[in-house]
Amino acid sequence: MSNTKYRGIFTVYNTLTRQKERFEPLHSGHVGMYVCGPTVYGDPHLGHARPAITFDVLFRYLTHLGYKVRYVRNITDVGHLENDADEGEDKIAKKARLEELEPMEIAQYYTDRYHTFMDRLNVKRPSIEPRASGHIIEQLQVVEEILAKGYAYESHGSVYFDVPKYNRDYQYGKLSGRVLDDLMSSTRDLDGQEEKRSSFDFALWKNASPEHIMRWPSRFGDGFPGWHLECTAMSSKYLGTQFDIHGGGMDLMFPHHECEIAQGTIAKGHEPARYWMHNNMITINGQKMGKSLGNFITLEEFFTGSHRLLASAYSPMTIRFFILQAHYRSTVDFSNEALQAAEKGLQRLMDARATLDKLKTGAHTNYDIDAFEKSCYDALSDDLNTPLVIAALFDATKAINTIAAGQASMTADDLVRLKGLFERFMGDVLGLSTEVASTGGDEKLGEVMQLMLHLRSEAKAAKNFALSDQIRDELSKLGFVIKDGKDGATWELK
RNA sequence: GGUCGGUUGGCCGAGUGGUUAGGCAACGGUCUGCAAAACCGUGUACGGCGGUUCGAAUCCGCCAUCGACCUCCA
Repeated sequence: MSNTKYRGIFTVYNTLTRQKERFEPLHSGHVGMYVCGPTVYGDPHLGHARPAITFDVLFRYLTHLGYKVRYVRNITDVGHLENDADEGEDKIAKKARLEELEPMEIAQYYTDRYHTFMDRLNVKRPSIEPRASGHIIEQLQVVEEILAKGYAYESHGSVYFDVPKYNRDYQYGKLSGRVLDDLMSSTRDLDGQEEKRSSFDFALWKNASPEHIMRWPSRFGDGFPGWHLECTAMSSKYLGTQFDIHGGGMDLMFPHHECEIAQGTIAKGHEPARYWMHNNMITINGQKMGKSLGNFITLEEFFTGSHRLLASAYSPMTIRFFILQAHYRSTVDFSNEALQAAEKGLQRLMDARATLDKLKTGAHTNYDIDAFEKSCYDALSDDLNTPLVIAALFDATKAINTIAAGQASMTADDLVRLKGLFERFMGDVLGLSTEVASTGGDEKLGEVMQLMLHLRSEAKAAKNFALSDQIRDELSKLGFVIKDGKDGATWELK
């Protein structure tokens, strides 16, 4: 189901202009969207979850609004320069040598891992997921285009983008608010940059040293593409030289996206994206997550609870919900306390969704369904304000529970609408799916549970509370939660 | 050092020039054999100091503080 009625009011914060703007696609009814994907040299971690979920919701919402969306998210598998204390070394190549595997084997393994964990977070796969290694030819074409326009130069088998020249004719740094002259005067010189005319020039093509095992032939010699180039080559190939939305983490704003703008402007004649959207970072106990800080938590560790900072395991949906409870442009801090609160809140929402199916209808409705619908659309259309949508869902939850408690009522028609809205916003757009088939699922299990509840209620009727409590407690040990209500007990499997 | 962004009640986290965010936790009550769940009620928060205004937590200035980026990073 889609709703084109709300298309016109969708606003997004555009990093380029530093303000919210009404979203209007380049081609009516169609949206092209590019998001920087993972570098597949390590296990997916919390940092991967934030942009994936943020732009997943954007993808879902635009689709819901009735746009035909082409969502492109790349896989970086050619390795990028690693700037450790010593010489630059290709990340993937380094890992490969350590584990004595073919580089592509590493890339494939971590790509699969990425997919597995994103699937568990209920992140939809993009429309196209291009690999950098599969687009070497396209990247070399971009190099040629930039060389032909005179904004790049060859040096020792590498090709560099001429940033000072670009800055004279255009404006380098407009996205991140940097001024090249300021940067020049305040940045230290790095070693090994004598090949470059300016320290701010960046590689379009990098010469591969003999020990560098990820390499491709080119007219400049064997080498590999520079670390900003794939996005320019692949976005223009699949979305056109200008497209609607470019997304990614805030940390990519400079220099990565700045370089993309420069490359696109020269090679393709104009800036690549009209709206730039950046998600903020995550912190752990108020501290930036980083390998050196010892608070680097992979998604697998989260799902299994196998990290010393975690008091317990947290389900994929808890993490998704937790991330969506904060606005994407705010930092979000992970702590056990906050995660446990999110876990309970999500449970309340899930319970309400299940209750919706058991609700008895009445002659009139005490609630304003239209207002609920409107607040959901208003929230999402205001730069994807997922916390407000969730607040609206909690308001609806209260209504559902009040009706279930027999203190308010709802007509059959309104109930159908409310169910539809719940599914639409909680399920389709926010992507909060039910993790465990609770009361549904196994038919035989349901029958057995009905039998257990029946025996318990007979014990209660006979005032044999020892037995009824024993049934409840034993079931509880097995993970079944028994809830006594006005019309008898219900159960859930946690 | 430069650029940018935060600082909201016990915790998380929206928002806004004057009217309830929401969740979690806490407390009181209803229901219950008990408990859980659910429902009802309670908290009057916006870093500090000035300024603008009839009125600011919301706008402006200064200060404090935290963080991000500037170097691989989502």
